[in-house]
Amino acid sequence: MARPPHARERVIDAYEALLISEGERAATLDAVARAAGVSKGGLLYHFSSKEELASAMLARLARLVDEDVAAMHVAKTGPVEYYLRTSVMMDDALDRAIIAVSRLAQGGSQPAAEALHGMRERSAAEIRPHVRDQAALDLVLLLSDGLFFNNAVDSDGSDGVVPSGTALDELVALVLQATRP
Amino acid sequence: MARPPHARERVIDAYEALLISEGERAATLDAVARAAGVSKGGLLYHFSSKEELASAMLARLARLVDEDVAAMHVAKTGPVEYYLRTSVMMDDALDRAIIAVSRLAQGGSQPAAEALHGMRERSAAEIRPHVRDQAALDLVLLLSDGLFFNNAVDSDGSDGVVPSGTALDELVALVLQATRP
DNA sequence: GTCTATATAGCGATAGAC
DNA sequence: GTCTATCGCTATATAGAC
Repeated sequence: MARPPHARERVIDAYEALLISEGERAATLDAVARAAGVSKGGLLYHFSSKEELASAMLARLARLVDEDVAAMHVAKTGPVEYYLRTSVMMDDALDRAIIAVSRLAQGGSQPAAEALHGMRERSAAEIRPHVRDQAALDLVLLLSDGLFFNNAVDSDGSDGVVPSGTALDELVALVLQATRP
Repeated sequence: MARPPHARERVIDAYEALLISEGERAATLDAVARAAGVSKGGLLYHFSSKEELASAMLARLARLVDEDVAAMHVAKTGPVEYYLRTSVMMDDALDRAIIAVSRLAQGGSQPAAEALHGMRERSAAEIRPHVRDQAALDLVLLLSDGLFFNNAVDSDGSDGVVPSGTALDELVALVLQATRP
């Protein structure tokens, strides 16, 4: 575990990148192997089925969520602002994992849908004490989902629909004001 | 156009239903034909390729969006409340079309992603005059996206993450209060 | 207009050499 | 631990009968 052995991580990286940029349909074993610089046989030595590769992606997400919840817990700005701001950082490792897994979920993977659901529960538990009521909690969570959804759909190109810079600052201020206990 | 000619609409219905309930991967020509009660050959008489079937789905969405924008324009409750409330009505024809197309978009279809983007632009234009500023507009649009995203991921089963009843009333009230000009 | 039968290609997975 | 070769299945699409 300490020293990441070999090409395993590179394969997951390639899988993740393909899911994000080309969609679930295009993330075939062939394509993933090519992108990772190994043969299909080589890939299937590390992950003996496509399902196992997907499981590894889910495990990566779980690990990053653990780290993020810990960071959210000690964030100077408070969990709400932390949560919203990190929801728009497309190149963060966690955000990439979330988008990749959401592609798997929309592709029909039940375990992926459950992983997303569980992640949401944990964030909710962290945020609940810092907002006014249930409606405020719903607002924060749904807003974050909307941010991710747009990141996921845009991803390849197109002009940012997602607010950034000053627009994001104002949005965060508005939400904080509307949900503060 | 007046009298829906034949099995064409039934095929699109089946395609839409499969996209929603089973995901893009499962919506094969075989499965769609079976669900629509025609043979694969029969399906391919009406839509000479899978891409054409997807185009028909996009055309249906475009038609429903036209109707919805018109309805939003004359809604008694105002466009903001109308927009938010219709974002959670899973069995509305428009919502079903949006979810189906979002599955295509996340499956990697560029035209589907563009259709979603265009739809968003039209809603934004309708809502903009009824909210305080850009941050308020972003809030309403992203919240609606979050609602749809959750509807799309849940769809099959699981307990509603999406607020309804009193919870939805309170959420709408909170947003209206926070965004009013 | 709808069917059956078939061609073609791509995917996931296995076998076995190195 | 990684490769090449290949099998079996499924998916899209075509051809032609009815």
